[in-house]
Amino acid sequence: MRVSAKADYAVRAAAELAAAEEGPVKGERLADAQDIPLQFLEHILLELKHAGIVRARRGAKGGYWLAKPADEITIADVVRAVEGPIAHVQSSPPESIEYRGHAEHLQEVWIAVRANLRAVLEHVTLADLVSDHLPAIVENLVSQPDAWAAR
Amino acid sequence: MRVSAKADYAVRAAAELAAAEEGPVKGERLADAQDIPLQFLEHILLELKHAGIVRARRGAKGGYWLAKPADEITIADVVRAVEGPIAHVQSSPPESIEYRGHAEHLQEVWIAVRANLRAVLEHVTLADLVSDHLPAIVENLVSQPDAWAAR
DNA sequence: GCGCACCTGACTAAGAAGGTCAGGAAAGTC
DNA sequence: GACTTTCCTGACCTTCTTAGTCAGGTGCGC
Repeated sequence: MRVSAKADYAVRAAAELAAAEEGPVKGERLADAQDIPLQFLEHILLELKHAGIVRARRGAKGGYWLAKPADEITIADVVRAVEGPIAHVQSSPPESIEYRGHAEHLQEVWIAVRANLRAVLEHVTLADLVSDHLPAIVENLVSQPDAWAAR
Repeated sequence: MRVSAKADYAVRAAAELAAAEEGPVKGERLADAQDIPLQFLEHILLELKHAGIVRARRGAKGGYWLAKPADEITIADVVRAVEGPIAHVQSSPPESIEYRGHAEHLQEVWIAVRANLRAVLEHVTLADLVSDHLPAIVENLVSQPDAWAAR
């Protein structure tokens, strides 16, 4: 139930790209801006490219840019590109697991968990992230003081 | 963003205990009922015991039982007992991470993710799980057909 | 005191996480 | 066309986690 460094890095780099005005941004600049090891970031950007989220050009004046408008890319897209499906149980998607005995309804619980994860991740776009206004669903969740308490 | 085998096993074993009428249940019976390797399960039960979720007695007529009524133990309690804090980012709690540059609002997104995870896991008790009636929040999420779609 | 069932630490094999290294290949510049 | 720049790619590495197994120890009840 944790977010890997890789996924965190990927979203942060994508946010920098979303905020960049025009023109390709060098990997090095992204690495500097977000304090990410350059060579590791390059691997991540390659995965984002294969997933069709960013595009790139080599050589002088080269760099990376978003393949689509920032308001058409969600955080879920970015996370899935580097981590694979969100919310697997024992490496299988929850809808394909069969529970026995008194654990029968556990499947529905995991399905609900996944749905609630998606409710956030699929509704925040990169454009939202770099603006000063996150979607209402996030604002609501964040405004509960309870949400900030460790546990 | 995945649920480990251990956490899944722990919840399933706890569900069996919640459903058991009176008296200690042997580890072997739990292992059989939920198809969990016995020796692995014993380690898990030990952790649940240390967390104060189950109690145990050795010897003939020994076994495990819940330390509290089933409606006072949530799935979150069980998962945390074996996996530690739910929803960490890069091994740190989201409220303690500082983001720079254009990723500034990412913290709020992770906080919202965690809040939504908790909204499910902290509201489903073991009693709910073994009954035929999950809490309304879960029923609502599960009833959206979208929730069952792979992605 | 004997068997039953939990308790506990040590161990292990495989995989993932989080990188680093070394070189290749395209794009632009002089 | 040589040279620089920047992305592209595979190989490698170290540490940690996962998902167990093994071997015994310890307390409880009869």
